[in-house]
Amino acid sequence: MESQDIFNAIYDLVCLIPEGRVSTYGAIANCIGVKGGARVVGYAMNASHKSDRKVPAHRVVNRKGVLTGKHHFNQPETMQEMLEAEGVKIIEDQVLNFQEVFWDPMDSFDKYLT
DNA sequence: TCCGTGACCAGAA
DNA sequence: ATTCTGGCCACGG
Repeated sequence: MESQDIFNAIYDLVCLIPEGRVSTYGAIANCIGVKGGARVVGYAMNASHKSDRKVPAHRVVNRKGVLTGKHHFNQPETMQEMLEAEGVKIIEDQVLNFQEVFWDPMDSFDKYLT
């Protein structure tokens, strides 16, 4: 039961990722509090297709900016297609300007702090 | 209950 | 620079 909350928390945070932006497992895990549990975030993404909620897992990539989980989609090309459709350029499963398209959940909080 | 696996990350050789 | 190993947590059999 508690573990399900983790998935829910991850889905909620991932769902907050704006279009044209991508996030990393580590950032999400760090924001939620699952330190070192970046793998758990990825596992949650794997189960995201099971969740009724639409989770933009295609906007979640690893810290290298590589679409590691593209192979887990219904179609491996879906992830890249979706990201490109939102303005994210990808080459060889590598996100271009990853540092610029990278969106950190805590970054949003900083804006409110100002 | 125990073992193996995994859409990861960081450090070391 | 690249390659490998160890560690983290959750789930399935």
